[in-house]
Amino acid sequence: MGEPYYITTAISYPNGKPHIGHAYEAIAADVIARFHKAMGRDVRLQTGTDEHGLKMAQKARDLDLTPAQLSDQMSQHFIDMCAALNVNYDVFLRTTEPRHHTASQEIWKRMEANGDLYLDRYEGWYSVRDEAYYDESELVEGEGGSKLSPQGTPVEWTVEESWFFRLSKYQDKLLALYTDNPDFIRPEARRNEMIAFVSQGLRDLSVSRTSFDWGVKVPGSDNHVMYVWVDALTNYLTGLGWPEETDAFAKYWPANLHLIGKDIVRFHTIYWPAFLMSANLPVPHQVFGHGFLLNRGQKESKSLGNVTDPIALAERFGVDAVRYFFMREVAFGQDGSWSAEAIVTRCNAELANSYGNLVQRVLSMIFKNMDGKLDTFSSTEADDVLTGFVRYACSVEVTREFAALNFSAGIDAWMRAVFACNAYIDEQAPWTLRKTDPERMRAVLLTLFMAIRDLTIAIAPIVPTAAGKVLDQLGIPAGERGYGALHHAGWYMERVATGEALAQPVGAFPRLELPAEESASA
RNA sequence: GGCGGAGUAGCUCAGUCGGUUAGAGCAGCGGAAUCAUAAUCCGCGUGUCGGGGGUUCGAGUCCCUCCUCCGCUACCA
Repeated sequence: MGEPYYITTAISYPNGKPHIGHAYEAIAADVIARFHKAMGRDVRLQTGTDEHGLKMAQKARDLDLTPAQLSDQMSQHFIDMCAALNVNYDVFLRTTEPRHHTASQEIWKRMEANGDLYLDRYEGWYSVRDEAYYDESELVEGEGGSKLSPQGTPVEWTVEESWFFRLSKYQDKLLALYTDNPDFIRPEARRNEMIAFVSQGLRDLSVSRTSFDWGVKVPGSDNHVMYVWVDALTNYLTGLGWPEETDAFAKYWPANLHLIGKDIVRFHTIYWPAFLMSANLPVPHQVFGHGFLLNRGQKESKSLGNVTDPIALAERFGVDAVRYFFMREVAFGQDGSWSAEAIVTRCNAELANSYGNLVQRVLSMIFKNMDGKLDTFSSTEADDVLTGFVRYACSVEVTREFAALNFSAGIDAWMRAVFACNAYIDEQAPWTLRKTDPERMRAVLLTLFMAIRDLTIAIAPIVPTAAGKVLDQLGIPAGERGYGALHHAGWYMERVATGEALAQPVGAFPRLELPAEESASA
């Protein structure tokens, strides 16, 4: 097995069905996981649901369910979403699992043993809806002089006993962490924000609540449940079997990458490493805050009525098309905009027309004019130039960019290689060579066969199903589909040696249709 | 208010340490080809590089200033 690689998504709060943002994050995480697997690493991908908190308890009451029943129901939607999007996780963690309570209580005990937890009183303006306290100065005036949180939710003066975490103690350690590990927070803009935030001083953090009981009980204080973030962040450890001394924990912790949305960077890059340092555990290597997906430039919201069901989106355009679009169109780390037309345009131009059609026309010609037979051939300089160009793009540029999470740049390099193949095929015109120089035609088509194999391996993490179909048709064995195989010079002769002929090709990247109502509203 | 990011072709964006006529894709126009998923290939850009000023032999790139948008954060009344 290769070097371990542990990647996590944020766990989703399942008080509603999954939205496009959940889908985006899950897809990106899956692409990263598949990429590293294809690079030969021993990958573990974890996702899940964060099921505690007052909002879940209240929603359950409204629906006349127990919180546990609601959790079961809602987390299933997220499991279904992963299945629909071809997100191949190793662990789907639910924070209501008993082992997660054990883990959360254990990290609590360790923070306490380190002298970082103390009991005090918390007084302030509390928003039930936000589950957060606000400073008087943060409040805004509502109708009739009522006080509202910055989010516009009602607040009330609340006094409760609360456990506090000595976050203030970790200011210097956190800054040192950021300085010593420049890649700990990414992208750069988020890093700057967090450095600024920590630099101005940290206040101790209230880490327990007494106003509701749907959560993890605080050890020794049964009337307290843990603040959602203590509980939620711990999921990354729970999934490895911690606090048991498991092989998984030894192998995969600290995580290589916590992939999260830009809105929760603070929790993951300030609170979480502080908790871990307090519990005397290593901190993760990197936290990446991705951007949001905007629907025609607008945030999706219930009030705008533009909320998209990602499962329906995948059903309409195909999982691979949606995955390709998100990774291709959006500069990873920045916000991106999508629309049905944009998906159709992008996928048709690149996946169907440029690449899919290339595969189809080449395999079809090999099938029709060579009985699908693969064999040795002598290449010319033009062939070698193409082979070299494609090989470099796939094995060097794509992998370099994907490794750096620059997916659109990696796909861009891939597209240039696809364009090169199309230019080559036109220049060589095998359909003419068929009559004038069949031997030369063979060389051209077999050169393209090799190029297509490289291209398909390179793009497979993004569009795994369709790429798999193509590789099946090429007759590439399962063990020869990683990036390492691109450096395996003998692959073609091994493939020839199987004697297996190509069958009539079946398209793997169909053109998409723009639904009528979409084009009308465009 | 402070810090950070962004402002480049109709659209989406690249432009590394400042260095020849500022690039790509999409869209548009013209042509070629007919193997293929009506797909492909070739050619075609008079862009105030947000405005202004400055440094320099030379600035999209560095400095100052202003405008607009976004993020984080602080504060006032």
